[in-house]
This record gives sequence, structure tokens and C-alpha cells, in this order.
Amino acid sequence: MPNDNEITRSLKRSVTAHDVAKVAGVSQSAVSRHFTPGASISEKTRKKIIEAAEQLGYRPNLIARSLITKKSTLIGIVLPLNTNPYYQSILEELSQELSSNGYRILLFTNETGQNSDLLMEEILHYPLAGLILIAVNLSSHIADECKQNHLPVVMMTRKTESKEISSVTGNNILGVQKIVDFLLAGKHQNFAYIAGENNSSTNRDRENTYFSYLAHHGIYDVQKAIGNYTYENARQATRELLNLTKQPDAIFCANDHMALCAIEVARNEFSLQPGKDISIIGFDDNYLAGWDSFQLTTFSQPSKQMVDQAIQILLEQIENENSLPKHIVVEGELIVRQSSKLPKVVFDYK
Amino acid sequence: MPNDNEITRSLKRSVTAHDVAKVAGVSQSAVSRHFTPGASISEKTRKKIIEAAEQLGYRPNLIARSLITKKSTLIGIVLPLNTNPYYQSILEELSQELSSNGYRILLFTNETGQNSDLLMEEILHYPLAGLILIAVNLSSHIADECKQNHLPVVMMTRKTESKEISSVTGNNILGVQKIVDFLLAGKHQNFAYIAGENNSSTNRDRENTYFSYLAHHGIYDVQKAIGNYTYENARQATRELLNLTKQPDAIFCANDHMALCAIEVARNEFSLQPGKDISIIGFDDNYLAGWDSFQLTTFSQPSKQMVDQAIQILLEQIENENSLPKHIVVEGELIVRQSSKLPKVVFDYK
DNA sequence: TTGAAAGCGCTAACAA
DNA sequence: TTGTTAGCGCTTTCAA
Repeated sequence: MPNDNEITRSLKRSVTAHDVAKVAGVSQSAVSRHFTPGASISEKTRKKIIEAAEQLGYRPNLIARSLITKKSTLIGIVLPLNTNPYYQSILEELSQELSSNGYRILLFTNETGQNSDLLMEEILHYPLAGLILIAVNLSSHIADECKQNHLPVVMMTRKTESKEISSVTGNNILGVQKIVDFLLAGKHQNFAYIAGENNSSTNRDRENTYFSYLAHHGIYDVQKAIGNYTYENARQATRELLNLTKQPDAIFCANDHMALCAIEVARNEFSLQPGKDISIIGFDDNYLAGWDSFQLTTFSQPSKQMVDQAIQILLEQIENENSLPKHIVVEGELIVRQSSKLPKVVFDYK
Repeated sequence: MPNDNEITRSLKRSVTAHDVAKVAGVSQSAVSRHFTPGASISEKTRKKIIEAAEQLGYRPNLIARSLITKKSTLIGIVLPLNTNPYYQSILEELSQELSSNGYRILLFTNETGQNSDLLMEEILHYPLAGLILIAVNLSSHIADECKQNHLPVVMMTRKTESKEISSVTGNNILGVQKIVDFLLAGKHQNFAYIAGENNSSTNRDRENTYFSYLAHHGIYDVQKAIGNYTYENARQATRELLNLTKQPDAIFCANDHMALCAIEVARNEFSLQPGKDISIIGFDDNYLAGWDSFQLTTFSQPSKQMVDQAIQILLEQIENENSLPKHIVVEGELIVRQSSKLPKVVFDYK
């Protein structure tokens, strides 16, 4: 039935400015003008176009538009796939903020430990206005490629060796120092650390600060297990630590998500009550940290501020290609909850 | 400095197939052919193109390609903004599955209770291959518009009045019946319900089944409070219910996220131990339901299966416009954990 | 204020 | 196997 086919095909064609022009009896450029704010067009023509457009259900193809204006409204966002609630908040806030600025999110995900080079290759096939990398490792070679392609990039909650790529991170150094100060004031004896991914800058910063700042206070014997930022690994890491003959009474985890896992294992598998028998501390202040069931002591990375900063930097770079890369450290604070023993004496833990 | 400006501008231009052709000394179509699998091209030409492309850092513009092929690789996804962990899992799985099928996600979010018509208007400006609506209300008028625009649509975890729009949902009817059977076997006396958004089909199905199936068993006195699927409202709803003189000993919540909130409030604000003093049951089996801290009894909506089904239906519709709308009900199961009292007698709760 | 015409980066039909 | 040409849906000159 060739006839049927033809009908289908002609239906399938979406409505174009040309179609509207034909129906309205004006030129195609007139139609374009109507959808261009500030273009000079008479009320009469405008009316005809509005009617025809309404009748046909016409909407300008934003992608075709961007091809000629050379301005994209697409922002690429790369997220890790690890069910971390903190990133869900970040993504939701990014979406709201970006859409109110007229941008849309093209979403990419990368599996933990996956080579981000292949993903970047994929990303560079799209005409993006900018790119936001959340907790993703970016080799400096890729960083160069972004520069070369004039693609504005901001990293969130992680940074790269190359100073060329803007970043927005929490205050890892100060945060961990506050945490250590707090643990020391609480007279803890046996310190441990649950690490995130080895090659993440955030983990490096937190780990290095934790160990060096403890050493600075004369504590060298600190245990470590690797949680890789994932649920299963974090639980296993907790078991390893709690099975040590010298069981730790203070565990600092590289992020909240792992700290929550640690609380679960400590409480359920080792009958340890966090805040009494053991102190467990995280980093992020994610959506769940304040829940009654966890009451996690943590150092905050305020997601709203992180998102605002990241977007501001990105928009700046989009507007002015020569704007210099920025490295924003968003200040957080120690949030003391029940998962950690309190110092006996009055202690200004801020 | 007009010279500087010109340089900047020429740098800004991204590398096109034309540029590659010039450097390689071949036609622009030859370049296109090299990036078209199966196109006939000699090894010699290919080599020249590869070299030039490498040198210039060329990548085909996928958006420009889709303009002419009339095939989009963009799938729109609409998510609610309510930090529900279940949707995070769904999104992560969708992203993985879709990208392995060569599609990319264009992300849209809609605020709880927001009019989805405006959002749909926005969405229709993009040339999408398909659209996946997660827990979004779609007025049937919009449904028609999608049909008219030949935009394949699948709703997940919600459906619409119009039978024209495909949907993938959990088994709300059976699930709630199993839950009621289980609660009845556990000899509960005072039943309550925490409702989701009023205008969501999922809430309607679960609510109606809960009340009618209880009535069918002679129980008419059932309390209700509205949690709106959000953290704050769900907590407030729990307080309302637990403050009743006739305090419920069984609360069924329209989803897990609210059930987790209910557990929190019951335990922390009312010193009630879920599973002993009160039974709290949810629906979804989300990422947190199985955590030791909650041990939530629930009826599952297997996210992997939901995602697979949704994608399969969508791809079918993309390939064949005339494929009929499908309404898939993914089977789940009652997952009995500690948040609910167990029946005294042996009871086949499956 | 208007329409004709060129062109964004690409694919595809055609002829050579 | 190759290059020429037309055109996807749109914006933006340019002349009228």
C-alpha cells in the first residue's frame, strides 16, 4: 500500500516554519522574525503567523536554531553511577537553576572507575554550551581537548591536576582538620579511615589531610580500608576495620554515603552504638545525614552554593571565552550530630 | 584591535567536515562517508581523512547529522524534584540502558504539583526520538499533542486517562491486596494510609485498592493523611496519624520514601518501634528499604525490569510509529522485613 | 516592514 | 569510488 506509506511519511514530517509561511501567506523569514524577540514585523503579519502556527501546532526547532546562531543551550552533565544521594540533590538543583537560565541538561553517566576518556570523546560530538563534571576524573590530556574545542568546563566536588579547568569543591583541608580536632577533643584512641576512589582528588585531599594532621598531633597508627564510594565496598571496609584486634573507636569516611554504610554495619553487625561505642564521621551533609536514623556528624558541602557557584563560573566562561579558570572552595561547617562522641569539656568545635 | 578579534573568532569556529576535506584534499562528502559505517570509500582516501581529522581534532556534529537524517538520538526524560531515591535508581538505570542503545538523555524536571503543560510546551521544541515521563501527570490534551507531533511517549510509575499513552507501572492493585492480606493476618486493628499526590494515578490506584479491599474485609474505619510524596509532608502526615486518640497500629504509605519518613517519626518522636508497636509498610522497594536502619516491609517495583520494559516499548514505537500503545504491569512481590508485625500463624504472604 | 537568498554542518542522491 | 549538488529547519544579511 504505497499510498498509506506516503500518508504516514507526510504526517511524520514535523511542522516547519515553511509550512507556517505557506498557510499564513507570508515568507518563511517572516515566521522566523515572529519568533525572534525584537524583530521588526507588522501586527498584521504577526497575526497571520500566529494563527497559522496555532493551527498547525508549530514550534521552532531549537536545535536547528542553534546550528545557525552557533549558540547552544545544552549543558552536558556527567554523573557517577553510585546511588550517592548527594549527587541526586546536586543534579536536581542544577536542573532547576540551569533551566531558569534557559539551558537544558544533556545527561551522561560514567561508571565508577570507568575510563572517562571514551565518554569525553562521546561528549565532544555534541555542540554543548558547557560541561559540568560531577565527581569525575578528567585526565589533563582531556582538559586540553576541551580548551581546544572551546568547551567551557567546570568540575564539581573534584578537581584535576590541570589548573586550566575550573573547579568548585568543598573545603576538604579545613573540613578534615575540624573533624580531627573534634575527634581529638573527644579523646579518641584508635583512628581509622574509609577511603573513596583512589584516584579522586577529593579522596586524596581528605585522606592526606586526615593522616598528616593526625601525625601532626603525634598519632601515626591509623588504620585504613577502601570503600570506593560504593555501598558494598564501604560496608566491607567497615567490617575489615571493626574486625581488627585493635578496633578503632573513630572512623572518618571520605563521604557521607560511606559513613551511613559504616553506621549500618557498626550498629547491626557489631552491636556498636555510634556516638557511644564508636564515632563515625562523614563529609558532605547529604540528604540522609540529618535523618533521625543516622544523625551523622559531618562537614558540610552546601549543595545549593556549590551549584550556584558552578553555574556562575560556567556562564561566565560561556559569555567570555577568555575568562580565567577559577577554583572555588565553598566553605562548609562541622555539623555535630549523634554519630560521634562529644568532647567532655566545652569545646568550640567550629 | 580588530585583528585580535578576528583571530579569536576564527579559533572559536569548531572544526567542520569542510575543514577536514580541505586539509585532506578530498571532498566534504568523502569526509562524511568516512564517518558513515558501510559507505564505499577507498583505503587511500580514508587514510588521508583520518590523518586530517586527527590533526584538526574533528568530530562529526551529531546534532547537525540528526537534522538531515531526521533521526534523533535524544530521549527526553522528565523527573519530579522530590529527592526520592527510587527515581535516582531509575534514572541511573535508564541512562546506562539508553546509552548502550546509542541514545542520550535530555533531562527535564518538574516541581511537585507544577503544571506539566508548560513543561511539555518546552519539550516539544526539541527534536526528540522519544519521551519518558517518570511519575509525571500528563493531561490527556497533552497526550494528543504528543500523538500529533509523532513523539513516542512512555509513562513510568504513573499512567494517564488516555489509553493512547503507553505506560509501565508496578502492580498496584495486587500489591496493595497482598499488603492488606498481610496486615490482616497480623491481626492489626487500626488502619491508616499516607497518601501521595492527589492527582497521581499511582496514588489513586493504591489508595482505592487499600480502602476498598479493607472494606471488602469489613473494615471501614481507616484514617488517612496526605504526605504528597515529599519528606516534610510525609513526616507531618505521620504526626497527624500518631496523634489521633485512636492511634493506628498499621500504616500503609503510598511509597517507600514516605514510609521511611514515617518510620523515622514513629521511632523518634513517638517512641514506637516499627515491627513491634506499629507496622509501617511502603511500596517500591527502593534503595534504602533494605538498609538495616529501616528494614522496610514493602511491595517491590523492580526498577531494572521497569526500565527495560519502558525502553523496549519506546524503541518499538520509535521504529514503528503504528505500534500500538502498551500498558505493562511489572510484577513485584511482597518483601517482608522488620518494619511490620509478622502474623502469628504460618501464613503464605506471597 | 518585507521577501529572496545564502548558509550553519551535515547526509544523500546523482552522475561521473 | 568519487565529487557535485541539493536541502534538513532555521537565522540573517541584503535589497526592495
